[in-house]
Amino acid sequence: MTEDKKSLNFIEHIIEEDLKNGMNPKHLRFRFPPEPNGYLHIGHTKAIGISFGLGLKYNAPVNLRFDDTNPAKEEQEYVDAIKNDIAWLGYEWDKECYSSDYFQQLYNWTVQLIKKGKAYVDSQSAEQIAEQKGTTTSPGTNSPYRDRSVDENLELFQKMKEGAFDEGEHVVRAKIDMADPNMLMRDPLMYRILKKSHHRTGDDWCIYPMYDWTHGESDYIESISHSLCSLEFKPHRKLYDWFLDQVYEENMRPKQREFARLNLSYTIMSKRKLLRLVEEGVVSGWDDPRMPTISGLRRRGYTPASIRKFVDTVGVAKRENVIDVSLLEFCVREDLNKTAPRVMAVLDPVKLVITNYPKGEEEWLEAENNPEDAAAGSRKVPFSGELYIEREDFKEDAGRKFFRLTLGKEVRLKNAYIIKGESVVKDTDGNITEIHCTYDPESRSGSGTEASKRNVKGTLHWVSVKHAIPAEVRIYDRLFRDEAPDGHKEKDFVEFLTPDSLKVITGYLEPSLKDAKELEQFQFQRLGYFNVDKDSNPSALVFNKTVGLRDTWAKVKPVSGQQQGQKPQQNPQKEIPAIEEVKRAGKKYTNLPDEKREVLRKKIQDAATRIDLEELVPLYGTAVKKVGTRVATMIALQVVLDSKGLQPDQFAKDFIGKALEDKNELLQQEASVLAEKYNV
RNA sequence: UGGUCUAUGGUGUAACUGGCAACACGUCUGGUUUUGGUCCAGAAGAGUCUAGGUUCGAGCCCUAGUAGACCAACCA
Repeated sequence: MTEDKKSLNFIEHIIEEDLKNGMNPKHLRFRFPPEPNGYLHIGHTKAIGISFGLGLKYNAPVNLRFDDTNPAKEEQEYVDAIKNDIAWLGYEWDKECYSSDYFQQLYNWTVQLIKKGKAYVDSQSAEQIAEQKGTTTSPGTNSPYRDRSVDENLELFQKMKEGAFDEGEHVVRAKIDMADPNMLMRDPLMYRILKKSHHRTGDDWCIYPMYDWTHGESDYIESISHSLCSLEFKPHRKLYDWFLDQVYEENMRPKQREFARLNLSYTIMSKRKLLRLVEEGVVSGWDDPRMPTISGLRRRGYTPASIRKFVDTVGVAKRENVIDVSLLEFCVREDLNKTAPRVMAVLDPVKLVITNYPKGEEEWLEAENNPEDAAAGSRKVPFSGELYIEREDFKEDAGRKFFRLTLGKEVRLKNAYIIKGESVVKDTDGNITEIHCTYDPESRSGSGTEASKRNVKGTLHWVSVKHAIPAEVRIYDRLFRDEAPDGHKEKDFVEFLTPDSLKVITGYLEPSLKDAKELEQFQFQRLGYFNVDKDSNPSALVFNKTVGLRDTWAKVKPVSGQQQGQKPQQNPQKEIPAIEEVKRAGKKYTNLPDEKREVLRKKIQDAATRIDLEELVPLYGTAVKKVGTRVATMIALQVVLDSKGLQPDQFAKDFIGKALEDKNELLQQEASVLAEKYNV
């Protein structure tokens, strides 16, 4: 057991409770049961992390079980990919199991159930059965075949197994209660006929058990103590237990418990939808670095440690959640910061000429590989009179807050000299083609001279023109520009795709990178973390941008589309109270009765008179599930637009549009007022 | 209009059998720094969906609301 003092999650509480009540810790056993019908994604890592994490914590075995009861959708290819992904994440499973290994046992148990009058063969069509199911508010009706004799059932079941019938002719159902408020208890299907080859059992079977009839019994066979799954299986628990009651003798009785699945903002998790992205060519494949699949994350440069850390940080509870991608990004940065060697690369080059540097000369300067890791050592980097620096690192007219290169000012070139901007060369269109500067020969890094220790405000990365090696660099943006792309009832998720989520550029790298191998990771200093893509080869290097560095400077810069040189936003602190009021009122708005809402509404409106249009922007995206905040924001938006005679900007329009098709009526109402007035 | 589950700072998760609401991400300050990174120090931000009840004391227990999620596939 681990020493860590971290508080327990609710599943651990349950286990501790069981242990306290006399359960032998040696009987603890878990399982991760994927269906081999697709690739694992970041959502699965939560389930993986929970079960395997528990295994580690309690020193208990964890089985990897492929839930392969539907040969129509499952393939060996997926089995292999899943095993590969789990192993890559760093988890070790005890036994590799397959539900299909239990087909015979399940068959035998079904015969038993039939004999006890707990199961029967139904010979109706799927439609008829569905009709008799009733609805959530009205009970179902019994099938006319419900009271078939045991002998007849046995004979039919036998023939089903032998292949005497076509698909759909008969099914086996459990005889429970067609009036149960839980729809799953209304005589659920146990078997259907499927004349398909199975990736493991081949043509041995033509009847296949359904999930509910398989899962609990598989847990039972494997002596699983705690069977953990996501929340949507909660209603299945009653049936899980009912089936278990029918076969239970005296071994370990597994317990199903449910936790909320992981949702990530700005992405989708549904296998079906991910498949569509692949099939429609939106991405290059399941392992496209923009995909939330494990293989995609791996190719993108995410490390196993970073993903495990993420899962751990995210926690386990029963509440619906939306985790912000920034947390995932934090986890990779944290890991890579400690391990990735630093190198210099210029991705948007402009030529820098050092006019007083001896013509034709070059020197190899010492550069530290990783300031976080003394053992990482150092390397040599070539320096010369012609360099590339980032276009963004020079400005002719710069404000006080710009501490990069400008005319007449000094900056340090990382690992090299202090330079001073002298003049620029422009083409006929006024674009800068060269920057001329002078250097201080005394200031070489590490030379020990007075000048080498001088402190200047800015430090730039660079690469020698003559020595630079060009490489393809792939820069990724999030795949969707909406926080919850599949959370819209009336809009297809593909409408929210980011137009240019992949940008391919040519970057210039320091020569030490020429032998970089697939999946190797680096920090391009001041730019971010990058890794070598599988498309890379020694004569044509290809890098992926994993994630940028944390960048507080970027936020001060004007938003694209706005004019340059605008003064940075005022300290937002001062304006917060009004915004805060809107937020607070919104939090409770939707939960309250009408009379009380009016009071809140007034408050929101008062506060809104003190708010500017742009200040509302951050509220547009707040928490997909907090409808109240969005309603309040909408009310505030009305006031802001009306009282100041403004037109909605693009952000506001998007927000209104989104609200219009929201299923919350309050939000819809407020939005339609605005939509009409400003015809959005 | 049935059943089940859920509700804690912007986000996620804690708070042991009721006892001053904590941690992480994010945000903002300041310091260090040859990466506007890292690191260090600090700050702001919730009084726990609402109303009532039990109690000396409620985020936790009870009742009633409200809001959100899930449930009617021969999918898992």
